[in-house]
Amino acid sequence: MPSMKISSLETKPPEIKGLPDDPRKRAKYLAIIEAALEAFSEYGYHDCPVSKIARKANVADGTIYLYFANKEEVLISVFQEKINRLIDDIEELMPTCANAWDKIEVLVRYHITTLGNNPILANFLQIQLRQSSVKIRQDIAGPLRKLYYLIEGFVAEGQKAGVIDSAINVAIARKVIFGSIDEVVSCWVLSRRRYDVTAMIDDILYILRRALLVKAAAEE
Amino acid sequence: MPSMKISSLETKPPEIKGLPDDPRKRAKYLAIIEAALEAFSEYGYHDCPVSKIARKANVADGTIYLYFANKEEVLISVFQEKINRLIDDIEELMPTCANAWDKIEVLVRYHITTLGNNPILANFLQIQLRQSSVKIRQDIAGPLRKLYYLIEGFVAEGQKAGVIDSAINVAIARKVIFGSIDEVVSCWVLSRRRYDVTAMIDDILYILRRALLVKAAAEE
Amino acid sequence: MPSMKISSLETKPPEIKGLPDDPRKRAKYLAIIEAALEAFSEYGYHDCPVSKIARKANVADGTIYLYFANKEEVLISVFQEKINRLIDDIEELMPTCANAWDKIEVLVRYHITTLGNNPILANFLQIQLRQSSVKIRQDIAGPLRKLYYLIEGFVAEGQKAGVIDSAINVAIARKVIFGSIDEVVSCWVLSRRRYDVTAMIDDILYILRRALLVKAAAEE
Amino acid sequence: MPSMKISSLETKPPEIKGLPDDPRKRAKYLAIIEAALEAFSEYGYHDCPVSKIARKANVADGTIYLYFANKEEVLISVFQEKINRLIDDIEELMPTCANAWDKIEVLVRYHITTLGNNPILANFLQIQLRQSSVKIRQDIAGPLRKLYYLIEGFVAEGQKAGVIDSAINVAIARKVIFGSIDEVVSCWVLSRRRYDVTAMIDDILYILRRALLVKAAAEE
DNA sequence: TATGAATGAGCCTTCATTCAT
DNA sequence: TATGAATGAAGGCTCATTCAT
Repeated sequence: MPSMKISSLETKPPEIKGLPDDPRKRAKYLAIIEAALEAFSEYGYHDCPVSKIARKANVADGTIYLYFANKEEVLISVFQEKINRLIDDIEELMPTCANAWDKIEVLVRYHITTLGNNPILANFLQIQLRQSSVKIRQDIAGPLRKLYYLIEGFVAEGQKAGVIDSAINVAIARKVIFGSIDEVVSCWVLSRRRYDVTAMIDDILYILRRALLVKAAAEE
Repeated sequence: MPSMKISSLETKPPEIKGLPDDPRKRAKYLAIIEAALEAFSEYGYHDCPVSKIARKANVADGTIYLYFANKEEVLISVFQEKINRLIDDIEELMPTCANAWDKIEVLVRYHITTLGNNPILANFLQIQLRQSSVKIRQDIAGPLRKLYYLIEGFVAEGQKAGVIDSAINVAIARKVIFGSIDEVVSCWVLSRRRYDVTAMIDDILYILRRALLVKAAAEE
Repeated sequence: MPSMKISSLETKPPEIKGLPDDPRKRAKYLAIIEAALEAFSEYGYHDCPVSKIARKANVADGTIYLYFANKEEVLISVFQEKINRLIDDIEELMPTCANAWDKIEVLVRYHITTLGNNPILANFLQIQLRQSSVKIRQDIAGPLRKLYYLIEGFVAEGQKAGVIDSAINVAIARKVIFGSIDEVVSCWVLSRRRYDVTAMIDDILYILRRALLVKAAAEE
Repeated sequence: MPSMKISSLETKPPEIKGLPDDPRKRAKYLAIIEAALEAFSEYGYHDCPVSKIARKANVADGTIYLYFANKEEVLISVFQEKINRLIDDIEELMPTCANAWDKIEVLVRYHITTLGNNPILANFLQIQLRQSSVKIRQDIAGPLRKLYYLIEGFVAEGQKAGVIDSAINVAIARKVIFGSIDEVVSCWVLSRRRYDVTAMIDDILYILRRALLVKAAAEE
C-alpha cells in the first residue's frame, strides 16, 4: 500500500506522443508542427507562448496538448520532422553520386542550399532550437545522430575507396564538416541574411576537399 | 533645465554598467560574474533565477541590479569577461609562434584545452549562452568578432607568407576553423564530457593543416 | 500577411478590454469590478495587490488579466462603470423635474445621497481613485466629462429659461457645483463618516440656490 | 523579561521629526523640503523614489532619514511648510480688508493666484499630495484645518456684521468656498495648465458673492 | 475530439530603509 | 553628521498546463 501511494504521487510518465496513424489527426499534427516552426522561428522558443502556435495552427490552445505532451515535445517534434526530411532528401540524392566525396559534396551543397532557401527553417535550426534546455538538446541528439552517421559513413566509404585520406579520424572529419556547415549557416542567419549563403558553398567545398581528399583524387 | 524635462519624459535608458573602477566594487562585480557563470552553467539561462546568482555570489538579489542593468546584461557581461580573457591569453602566446600556421595551431589548441579543462565555462559558452534571445545573440556578436578577426588575420598572414593556400577564402576558412572547434567542444559537452576533448586536438589539427597549408609547408 | 509582420514587430498594444458580450464572461467581469471596488476602497490603489482583488472576486490572480489589461485598467473600469451608472440614474430622474434648477437640485441630492448611502463607493471615488498616477487621472477625465456636461447643460438651460443668472460663467458654475459636492463628500469620508452627509444637502442647496438663481426664481 | 522582549519586538515609535533649531540643519531640512516638492510634483508621490529627492537636494539618500522619519513624513512636511506659508501670507493681508467679505475675496484671490503662478506647488497640492494613503490624508487634515477655520471665521464674522446671509451654515459655506477653489485649480492643473486660472477669479467671486452676501451688501 | 477559460506558480525588478564607514 | 552600498520584501504580470463543457 505505501508503495502504491508513492507511485501515485510520482509525476506521471512523459507520455510520448508522435505522428498519429489516423490521417485526419495526422494532418492536424503536421499543421501544428508547421505552425510551431513558424512561431518558434518568429519569436524564439522561450518568447513563443503555446497560444501563438495554436493560433497559427488554427486550433485551440488545449488541442496542442492532445498531440504533444508539452511545449518541449513540440519543439523536438518539429526538429525531428525537419531533420528526418532533410536526411531522406539527401539519401535520395545519393544514388546519383559517383563516389564518397561526391556524396559529401552533395550533402553539404544540399544542406546549405535548403536552409539558404528556407530562412524560417534556418532560423529555427540554427538559433531557436538551441535556446532550449540541456534536456532538449539531448533529446535532439538522437535524430541528429542519423545525420552524423550518414556523414561518417561517407567519410569511411571514401577512405575505403582510397579517395579520402585514411589517416583522418572519421568522427573528427564529421565534426569538421558539420561544424563548418553549421557555422556558415549560423553566421548567415545572425547577419539577418544580408547575403546569399549558397554563394559560399564552392569556397567551403574547396577547403573541405583539400582537407579530406587524397592528392590524386583532389587533382582529378 | 529643458534637458531635465526631456530626460524625465524619456523612458530611462538601460543604463549600461561595466567593470567598476573602485576596487571593492570591482571585486563584487567579478564575484557576481563568477557566480553567474556557475549558475547559468548549472541551470541554463532561462531556468536560472537571478536569486540563484545572488545566492552563489553571497549578495542580496537587489545587489545584482547595482552592478548590472538586468539579467541579460549579466549574461552578456559574463561572456565578455570570459571571451576577452581567452583572446588576451591567446594573443600573449602569439610571440612564441614561428609562423601564421603555428598561430592557428596554438589558438586551436589553447581554445580547446581551456574549455576542456574548464567544464563550467565550456558548458556556459557552448550551451547556455545560446539559450538567450536573438537580441542577446547579437550583443554577443561584438566581442566574438574580435576572435573572428584574430583567426582571419592569421589566415591572411599565412597566405601572404605563402604558407596557406592563397586560393582559400579567408572568411570561409575562419568559419571552418571556428566551426570545427565549436562542434568538437559542443559534442563533448553534450556527451556529458564522457571523454577527453584535448585528445582530439591533434586529429583536428591534422585535418585543418591539410585544409589550409600549401603542400610544401604541410610536408615540413 | 504584411499586417502580421508588422504586428509581430510592434510592441503589443495594451489591449483595451471592456464589458464582454458573453453573459457568463460579463458576470465575471462585473464580479471583478465589484471586488476591485471593495478592495481599492479598503486598501487604497497602491496598497492593494491584484491578488486581493482576485481573492475577493473568487478568481485566480491570472484571471484578472483575462478581463483587464493591467491593474490600472481595473481601476479605470471600476470608475467608468460606477460613474456611468450614476449618470444614467441621474438622467432617468430628469423627466420628473419642473425646470433646470430642479434638475441641478436633483443631481446634487442624488449624488450626495448615493455616496452617503454607499460608503465604499464614496471612499473609492473621493479618495482611492485619486491615489493613481496623473496618467490615470487623465483617463478618468473622459467619463467624468459626461457628468460635467450634464451639469453645464442644466446651468445653460436655466439661463435660457431665465431661472439662472445669465451673468454667471457656465463652466465656473459647474466647478462651484461639482467642487462643493466633492468637498462635502470628501470631508465626510475623511471624517470616517462620523456624521450623516445627506443631512447637509439642504444647506448646500440653499447656498447654491442663492449663488445661481435669479431673484424672482429664488423667492418662489 | 518577556514584556521587555515584546516591547523590543514592537515596531519602534514613528519618531516625529520637524524643523530643526540649528540653523545649518535648518537649511538642509528646507532644502530637502524644496527638493521633495519638485520631485513629487514631477514624478508623483508613488513614482518618486527617495533617491530622486536626495539627488535634487544634493544629499545622500540616507541623509533624508536624518531629517525625516520616512518618505511619508517628507510628504507631510512639504505640505505643512507650504500650507502654513500660504496661511501666514493670507493672514498678513487681512488688515487691509474693509470687511469679512473682503477677507474672503482676498483669500480666494490670493490662493488661486499663488497656485496659478506656481505650477509646481499647484501640481503638488492638487494632485500628488492626494496620491498618498488614507493615513497621510488624515495627517494632512491637521494643518489644513487651520485654513478651514480661517475661512469659517470670515464667514461667521460676515454674518455677525450683517454682510453675509445669517441663514447660511458656516461649515457648508467653507466647503463651498474651498471646494470651488479646489475644483478650479485641479481642473486647471489636469488640463496641463493650458489656460490662465487667475482669469477665472472674478467669475468665481461673482458666484460666491451671490451665494453669500446679503442683498444690501451685494448691491454695494 | 476540441475548446478556451481558468489556474497559480514563479520571476524579474524596484525601492524604502538600514548601517558600516 | 553624512554617505551610499547593500538589503530583501513585495508585487505585477506571464504563460504552460488543465479540465469542464
